[in-house]
Amino acid sequence: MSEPPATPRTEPFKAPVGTRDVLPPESARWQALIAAFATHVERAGYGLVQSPMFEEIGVFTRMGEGTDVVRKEMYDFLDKGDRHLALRPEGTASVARAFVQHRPPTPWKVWYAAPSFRYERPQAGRYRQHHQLGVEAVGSADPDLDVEVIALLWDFYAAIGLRRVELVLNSMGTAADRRRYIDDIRSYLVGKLGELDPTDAEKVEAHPMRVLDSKRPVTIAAIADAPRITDRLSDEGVAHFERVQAGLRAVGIPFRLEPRLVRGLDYYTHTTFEMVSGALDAAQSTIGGGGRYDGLVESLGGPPTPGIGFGSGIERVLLTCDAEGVFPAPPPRTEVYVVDTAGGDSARDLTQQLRRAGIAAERAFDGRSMKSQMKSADRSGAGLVLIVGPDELAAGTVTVRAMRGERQQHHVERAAVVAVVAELLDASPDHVAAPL
RNA sequence: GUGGCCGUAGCUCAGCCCGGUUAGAGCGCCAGGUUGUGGCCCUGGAGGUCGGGGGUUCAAGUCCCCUCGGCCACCCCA
Repeated sequence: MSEPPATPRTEPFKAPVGTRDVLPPESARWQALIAAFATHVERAGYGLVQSPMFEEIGVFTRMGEGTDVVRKEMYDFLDKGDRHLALRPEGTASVARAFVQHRPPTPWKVWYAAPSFRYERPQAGRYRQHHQLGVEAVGSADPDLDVEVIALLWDFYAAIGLRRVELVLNSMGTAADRRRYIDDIRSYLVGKLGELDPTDAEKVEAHPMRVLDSKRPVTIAAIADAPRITDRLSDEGVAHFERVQAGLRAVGIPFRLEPRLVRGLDYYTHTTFEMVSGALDAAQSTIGGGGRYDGLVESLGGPPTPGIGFGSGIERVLLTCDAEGVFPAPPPRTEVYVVDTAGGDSARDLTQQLRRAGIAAERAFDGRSMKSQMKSADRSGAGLVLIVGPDELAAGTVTVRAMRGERQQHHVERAAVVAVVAELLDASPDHVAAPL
């Protein structure tokens, strides 16, 4: 361990590099997004799965020993029992591990909203701790399940108001197709070695497919006639992919085929896809992606079991919502604000009574002025204000005032005020009483 | 990991190039104008280690070096 600082620390603490706090009102937007996602996918039969934030590192290295995520971005550590663990870099591997461990009935359809960790240099839409919404469907190889999963993500984006999203689709074929294609593309690239950008040339041996989606002009020009994986699929691979495309057309989801779409994790087979936002200027325009991983469960010690899923970054989705001007933070949900300029007993007691009656009630503290309390009441979004000043206190009444519409104001017996407020709120459209 | 730009009030920023009295603005916050009533307006107030450390200088927010942090691009990905 490093030595403690000699003098008391004076620099204020900050969140670690690449992490951030999500505070109100932005956090309300997060809650709303997750709630919308939960409603959406639960309607399709997906149940919530909560898996640990760290696993034995082997769970994640199955994603591909050669991938950047495994090679240089893993937050791994030894615990006090010398176990080699890692913070999860993505959601799928943990879910697959849980499947192997518990062997639930298939198809096992689950969703999650969980943080992921990657040691990267932060940027807009890229963090060391980011959060993903995702689903996994394990135990069926039916291409119609691919359609269901893709449609789930597509429709979710539409439901929250996003319009400028493009679905990019590719297929890796069967595991054998993929292996064969990797050999083909490597031989092809070895022949082009001199023409490639040096940075790409280095990847040919270990990661030939990575070269395909290079952004470097030199490389792009050199590999224009590279063999396409979709031209090299086996009959089985073709049949699966065609059924998926037919399904997407049938349910009205447009897509663009991109034979060079290569995803960063090695476990994918058959369908792979990304959702790209046309509204994002940043380099991080992929807001969601996923695919089939028919070999992953087996590689984690389970029986041969197919699976498919997607992950979508909450931060990036919200960034896209900003860019498209949709899905704003929900307004504060205070219904009643209690203003008390007569000592504070009424504010203390009335807010409690209101809350116990299922009414969202707020108040000010520290004996602020009437004006200040009214200001807070306004900002809270409350439609009703209950005012207790010396006059009301003496008379045993409460002044009930409507903040919007006609500003009517009337006096109510203290003992009846909660019932009166409840009645007024029941008449308003967006009140949902939720008594304890 | 590589490269570029940038760190001044809670937030957004001016001041830095050409060093020199108590470091400014807008927004936000608090109070008052309106001795019991929000939004608009007016007035006043609080709030600053000028990211941190070192150096140059009679003098550093301003010049130099280091460091930390942020943003952006590469890389990679959500």
